[in-house]
Amino acid sequence: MPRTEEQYKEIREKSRNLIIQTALKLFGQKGYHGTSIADIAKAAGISKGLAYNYFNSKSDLIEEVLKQLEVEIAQVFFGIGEITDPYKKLKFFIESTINSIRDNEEFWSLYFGLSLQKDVLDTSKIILGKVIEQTFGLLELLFEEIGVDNPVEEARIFGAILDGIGIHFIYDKENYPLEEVKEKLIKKYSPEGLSNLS
Amino acid sequence: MPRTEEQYKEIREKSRNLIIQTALKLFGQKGYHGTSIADIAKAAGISKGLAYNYFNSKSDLIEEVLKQLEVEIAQVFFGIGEITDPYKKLKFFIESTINSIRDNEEFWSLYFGLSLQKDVLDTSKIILGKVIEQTFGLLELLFEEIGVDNPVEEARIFGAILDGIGIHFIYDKENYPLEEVKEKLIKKYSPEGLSNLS
Amino acid sequence: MPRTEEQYKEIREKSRNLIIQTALKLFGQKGYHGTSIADIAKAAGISKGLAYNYFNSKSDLIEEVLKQLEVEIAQVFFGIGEITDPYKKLKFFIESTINSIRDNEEFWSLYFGLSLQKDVLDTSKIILGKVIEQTFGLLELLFEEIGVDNPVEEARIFGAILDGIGIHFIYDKENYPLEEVKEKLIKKYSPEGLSNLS
Amino acid sequence: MPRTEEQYKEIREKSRNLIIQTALKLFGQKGYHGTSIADIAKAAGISKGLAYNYFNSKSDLIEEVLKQLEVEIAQVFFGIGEITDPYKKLKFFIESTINSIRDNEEFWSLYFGLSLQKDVLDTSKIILGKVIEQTFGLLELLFEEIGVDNPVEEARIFGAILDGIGIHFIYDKENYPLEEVKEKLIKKYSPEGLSNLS
DNA sequence: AATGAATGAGACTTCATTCAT
DNA sequence: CATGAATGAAGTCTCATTCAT
Repeated sequence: MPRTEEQYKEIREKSRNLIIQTALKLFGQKGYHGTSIADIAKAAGISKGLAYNYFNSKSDLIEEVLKQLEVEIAQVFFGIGEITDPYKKLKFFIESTINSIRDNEEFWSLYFGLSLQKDVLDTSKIILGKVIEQTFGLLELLFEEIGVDNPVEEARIFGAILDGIGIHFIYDKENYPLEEVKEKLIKKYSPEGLSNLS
Repeated sequence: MPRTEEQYKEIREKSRNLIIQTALKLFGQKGYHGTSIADIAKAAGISKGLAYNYFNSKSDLIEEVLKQLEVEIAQVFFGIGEITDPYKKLKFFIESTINSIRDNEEFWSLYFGLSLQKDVLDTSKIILGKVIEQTFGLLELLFEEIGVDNPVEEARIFGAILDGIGIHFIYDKENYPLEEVKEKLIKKYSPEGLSNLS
Repeated sequence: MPRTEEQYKEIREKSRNLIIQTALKLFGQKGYHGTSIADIAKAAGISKGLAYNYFNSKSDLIEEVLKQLEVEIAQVFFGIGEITDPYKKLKFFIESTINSIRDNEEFWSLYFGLSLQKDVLDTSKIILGKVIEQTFGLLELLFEEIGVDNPVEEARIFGAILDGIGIHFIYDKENYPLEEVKEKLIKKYSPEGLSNLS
Repeated sequence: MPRTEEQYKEIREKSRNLIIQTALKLFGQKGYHGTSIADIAKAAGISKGLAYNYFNSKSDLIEEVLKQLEVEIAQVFFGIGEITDPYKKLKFFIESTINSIRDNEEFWSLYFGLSLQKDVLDTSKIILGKVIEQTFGLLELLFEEIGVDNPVEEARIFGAILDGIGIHFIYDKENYPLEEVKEKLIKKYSPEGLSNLS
């Protein structure tokens, strides 16, 4: 007697997620080209064949991983809409991003790694491009609202700080003073810190 | 008429450099795993066999590329020792780094790419680690000298900005307002800009 | 309410035939190696597992398909025994074969394809060999009865024509003048056409 | 010191031909899907990798095999242009084809096999189509010149005979009376044999 | 009787590396 | 010093087959 449709769906969902999460981790650690399907299968405790039962190809797999990544990036911004004070928004943004970097290292490692491997996949370019564009747009409006002199450049610098912190933390997370840097950054972008930028 | 010892040495040196420079370029563009020895040989206009005449293996080659990279990074700092004013040192540092990013894109692309792919090579970890450590050491001293509140964190943020700008520029160099950001950054780290950080 | 023994048998028979017919069609269209069990299951609207419930292996399946093919080939000859006039037998043979080619393209495609791929299966060799042997035996007797000079060679040529027409028709059935060729052939093997062969 | 360009070319030519000839043989014996690159490499006494040094893919390889096949088919017709008498042309055609079938079995096996495997390759369709079209065109003109009633159908039947003989011979070459059939066929298509077809 | 998730052997293909010349 | 033919290990992917339900 076969399993019910429900049961099959559940099994598929579970295996699929296992593969995506494992792939996310390994792609983040070793890069796309540096990770084989065999690596992923082994780490996930499944056969190579099963990975192909769920994804047509390695590039298909990373596309799905990227979609997942997009969803998780959205989490960073979740809740910012309800804040009205632009300074509080900045603070929220800093905390949210740095906490995410701390808690989802592999995820950010993949994000940065793919940013730099232009030829891996068109999809990566598209998805990452969308995220980056949105983020800078948001930041520009924020700095405009605050009233700094050069909101565009200010947004670029702010974004650079967060991504720079990200790669430095990933590079050597044992020794990186993430919490201290976060606090310092919050201070820097507090009303007092920004007072001489207007 | 056989060549003299001198001539052979010259030829070796020239070929060796050609291979290293070509490898640097391609590793930067397509990543370590994405670049084959055949690619490098073809781009350098030599045979695969010759590459193995100069380097024992692909990982040997990237080690040499990394040493070269170390040398070139040192260029960024070249001359900073003669500056005494810490603010001028900062300015110099900003200009020197950003100009280098603008002029040696592939080089920085390789630098960032390897930073994030931990498993590629132990050597990369060691060489890059040394560079990063030195740089942060220098920056901490600088901010201490200037007399900011938290020199360690300030150095981290400053370093993050420059590396963050680097990856953003590499990601989309056509649209990145590099010069404007540079100017803004110089202002931010001028005596006036830093006055409220003490 | 459990099914009766009878009902089970009926279901089994029906499923079994469905699989064989589907396999016949697909093997004929895409060849033995070019058709997967998954293809057959999908086309038949059943699961892969069920196919293995009825056949132990893919080669088991094609063996059964071949037995079916043998049965269907016998259809071509069905009724010829009741004809006494050898010329009418020849005419019947031509019409029956060419009509079958026209109506059962995939079937003949499989027949010819397997004839040529010796290594696919021993069974195919055996079954097809039996059919071919029988046919040539029948034809030799026929031409002997008619009284041609070289009945053996005449039979070979006659058989070659029909199989040659078969592969040409399968190769390009849109443009093949099958009916015209059939009529011409009937004329050629009518008493008048054969008169100068004695 | 490297080999001269000439020497390399010679080596390449030799290996390339070895691979093509071996592939022709095996594709003919076991079909395209039934033959692996490993099979070919083993039969040719080379490594799998080397096959990919000469051909980008398995389908590339069969394309080259087909081009070779086209050249060899042209051999069958070679010299027919110098014959003026249409009956002699027919005789030449029969002899030439049947001798070729006898001497180049694998070659014809591949030809027939590919005719029936429609989905193997577009190129196969194109090349074989061209050959078939040309041949039937030639035959129609020939039968027209001879003055038979239905030259188109006559040409189809004539072509069917030769291809039919081909597949029957390939199917069981030990027992096939090829020479006798050839003689019989020549007689059939001699002026006397054809006299009642006008 | 029936399902489809899971496996693993084997196919195609790439590429670092060797080596005769 | 220089070449590129040749190898073989490893990677991507397919598919016949098994099995828990």
